[in-house]
Amino acid sequence: MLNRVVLIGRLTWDPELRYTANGVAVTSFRLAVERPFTNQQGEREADFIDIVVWRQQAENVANYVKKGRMVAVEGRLQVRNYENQEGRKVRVAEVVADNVRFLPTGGSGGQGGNPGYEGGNGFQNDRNSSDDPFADDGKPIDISDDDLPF
Amino acid sequence: MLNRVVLIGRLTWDPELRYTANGVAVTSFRLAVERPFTNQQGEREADFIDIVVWRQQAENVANYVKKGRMVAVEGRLQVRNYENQEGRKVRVAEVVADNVRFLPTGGSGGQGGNPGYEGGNGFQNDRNSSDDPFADDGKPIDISDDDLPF
Amino acid sequence: MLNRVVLIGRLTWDPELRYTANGVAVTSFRLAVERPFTNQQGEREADFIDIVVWRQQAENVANYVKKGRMVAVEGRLQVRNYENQEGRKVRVAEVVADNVRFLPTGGSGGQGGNPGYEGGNGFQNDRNSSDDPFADDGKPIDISDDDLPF
Amino acid sequence: MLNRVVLIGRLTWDPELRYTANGVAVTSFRLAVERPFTNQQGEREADFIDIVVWRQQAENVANYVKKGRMVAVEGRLQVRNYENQEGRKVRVAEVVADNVRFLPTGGSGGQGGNPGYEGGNGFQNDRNSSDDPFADDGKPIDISDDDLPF
DNA sequence: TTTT
DNA sequence: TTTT
Repeated sequence: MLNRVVLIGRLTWDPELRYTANGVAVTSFRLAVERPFTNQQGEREADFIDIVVWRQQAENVANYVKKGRMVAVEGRLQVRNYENQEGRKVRVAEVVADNVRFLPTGGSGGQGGNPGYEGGNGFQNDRNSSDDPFADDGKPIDISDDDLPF
Repeated sequence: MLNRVVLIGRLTWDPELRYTANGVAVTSFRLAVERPFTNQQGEREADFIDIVVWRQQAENVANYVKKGRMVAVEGRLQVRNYENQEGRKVRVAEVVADNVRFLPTGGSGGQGGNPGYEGGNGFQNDRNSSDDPFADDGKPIDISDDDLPF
Repeated sequence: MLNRVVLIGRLTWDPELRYTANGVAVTSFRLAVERPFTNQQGEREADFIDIVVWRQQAENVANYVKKGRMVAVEGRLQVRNYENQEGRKVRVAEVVADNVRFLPTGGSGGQGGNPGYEGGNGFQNDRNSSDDPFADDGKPIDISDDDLPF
Repeated sequence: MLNRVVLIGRLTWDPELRYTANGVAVTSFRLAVERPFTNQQGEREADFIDIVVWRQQAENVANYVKKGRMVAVEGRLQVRNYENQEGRKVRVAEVVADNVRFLPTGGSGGQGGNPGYEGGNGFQNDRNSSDDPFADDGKPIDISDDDLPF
């Protein structure tokens, strides 16, 4: 009915480009997606999620992305059941991506790092219009705690 | 009933940290989110989307993020109606974020760039197991075109 | 860069189908999306969010959906700036839908209501396989609190 | 880093409520989520996705939802690796839900059905204001094809 | 007002 | 095993 997945993570190895018998490109890779919390040992774990992408984007991923690169993936969660060579039933869950965006990997940026674009722009005070509930007038702002979302 | 927004974009100016009368931190900023297509002049436009974030994350954003930085935002789309000083009804749409992740800005990274991350999770060889339909055995793969998602 | 919105709500009025000068169908409607929390008066408020949908789905929505119907919407959040007749700059935020699913409206279902499909199926104990960490064996289950997600 | 899943589907059987050794409620169920396209035989298939939900919502789901009921699920995709009794490595993918909404099941609703909701929000006439590009004035609308999103 |  |  509705099935939407959005992930940001890093490739755990280089993507693998294959072709179906009919010549359709399909690339698969695995993404390490850090969990939002730490475990009881205080370590941050990750989920290792398999991604499949088809056609033109399959080629793009295979050509431009390598192990360690950070990407954003949009797609749907697919669960396939099949029997392996030993006759054993196997369930495979993977995200069929319809959109893979390549993100900068790190180096300079990073939390608390240097912005990469610093200068002022002379427009920061324009928000001071009468329509703006966040206008900076030096007084405690007029946001009631009713606005608190949780 | 259900209201979920996920965005990746860059701050169009430095975030603004304020406090409610009760001392609750609230930071607002605007995100430039590039559209997935180009316009008729072949230019890539952006949507400029207002974000609001509360409490601890408000402090974090204000302290660590600056104009030009890339972030991922998760939240809900909120539409507020109010009357401004001129007695005019104004509708304001903004994303109330419950999660703001700081992304690397660029610099070193970039397409095909150097990784900066060395995975290692103890399960990397799983994909060569007999259960794996994507195992790389040098032969044309066994994916029928029935698997084509669209 | 990435812009994804998922909403479930009810139409506040009948959808409006229009055509561009070139004959492309476009339907707009407004969705009431209940907030996940109640306000200080204990009332549940809603966000009223404008949706735009194009082409075939525009026709479908206009033909099959009416005020009060519940729908799920997937799309991207778009912010347009324009000048109105009075020369006043106006910002409009709307969700450009690429997927609108029609949901059952209510009547029977509803929270705590009667399921609409009740009978057993004779397979409920099949999960009792040795691979299943949730197998029901009558003893306290073997899930350590390490698995607690938050 | 970021991990968000949104699903709408129907329970394939009644949910199973368990308790950890520490008395924390955890409910698991499987969702049938129809794919957006039909296969080569013209049939609509589904993905069968496992959901886990904790604490208060675990109790709610167990108490109010049964096989066949439609729900909306928000959460994150988790992949766990463990060894089963036979010493075989098993990968399990499931959605850890932080939000499960109960949807009407069908019955009365259905396409073009009767509403069951009578809006009324005090802003319904806003759309006829001069600021509204979709105001219905009986003339061909002023939407250039530049606005076409794809 | 508007990011890279 | 499999929802409508």
